[in-house]
Amino acid sequence: MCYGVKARTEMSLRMARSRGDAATAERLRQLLEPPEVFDLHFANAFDHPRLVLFTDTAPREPGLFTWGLVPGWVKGDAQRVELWNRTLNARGETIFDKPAFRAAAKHRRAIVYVEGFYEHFHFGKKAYPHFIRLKDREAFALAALWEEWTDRESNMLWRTFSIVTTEANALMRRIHNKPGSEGPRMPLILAEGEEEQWLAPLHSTHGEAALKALIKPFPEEAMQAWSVKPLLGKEGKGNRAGASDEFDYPELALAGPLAHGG
DNA sequence: CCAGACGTTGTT
DNA sequence: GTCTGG
DNA sequence: CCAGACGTTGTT
DNA sequence: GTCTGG
Repeated sequence: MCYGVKARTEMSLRMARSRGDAATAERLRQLLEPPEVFDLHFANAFDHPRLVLFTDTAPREPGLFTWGLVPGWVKGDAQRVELWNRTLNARGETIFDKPAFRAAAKHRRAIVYVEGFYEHFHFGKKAYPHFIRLKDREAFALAALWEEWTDRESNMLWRTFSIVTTEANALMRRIHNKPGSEGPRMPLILAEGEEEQWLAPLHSTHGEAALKALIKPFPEEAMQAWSVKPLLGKEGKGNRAGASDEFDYPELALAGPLAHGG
């Protein structure tokens, strides 16, 4: 789930200014110089982009983290490579139980602002990429977990993260309809009022229960989706401006309406 | 007890 | 580090 | 989507 | 050829 996200430098800077202050935004701008963030970041076994995260330990100090969480108990670099393809996402239902995520779920939560994300709609044996966003918010927060891990051999520090997922709502079930796949998922989208709750220390709230209450599908009526050009391959639009531009596939008219207001 | 896993999703 | 499976 | 397996018995 | 794993 979450084939890719749109998280542009410009939008990250804007969120840094709104959450933090001018100095924080300036530090972030220097971190991102030259701007290296485009319209689409892939999340798959071959691609581990760095994105801007706001963490619980420094909610006003955004940092760059690599997608694919590396737990603290990882023994060496080979194990890191083996594991992090499989920790791009964390199932919200089990983050407090799984050895890979438990510590992060308790003490290292974060949010990442995106303008939307990408999924494939399957119709007539073909896959049609779609862009999904919120109708009335230019950028919104996805719930994440983060870790820091140091490779003892190279002394290299890895700051990594995983995007939390939850059950898909009706819109996401219609889009993310890969035949044979079971239990469709969507990223955990936080409403504006939920962002600080997700970042708050456990002891300051009603503990795990308060966090678990946030782990639920986002209301579908607040979301919209449209089809976009192929993201990969010869005609691929990935990691370039315009990846999220609407592109109409005539044959999809037969599939019926997919999205609200898309 | 020790060895081995530790995880999720999907189409270049 | 901690849990699971053999 | 592509790459690679595609099988069985059985324990130092 | 078809299924599985990545």
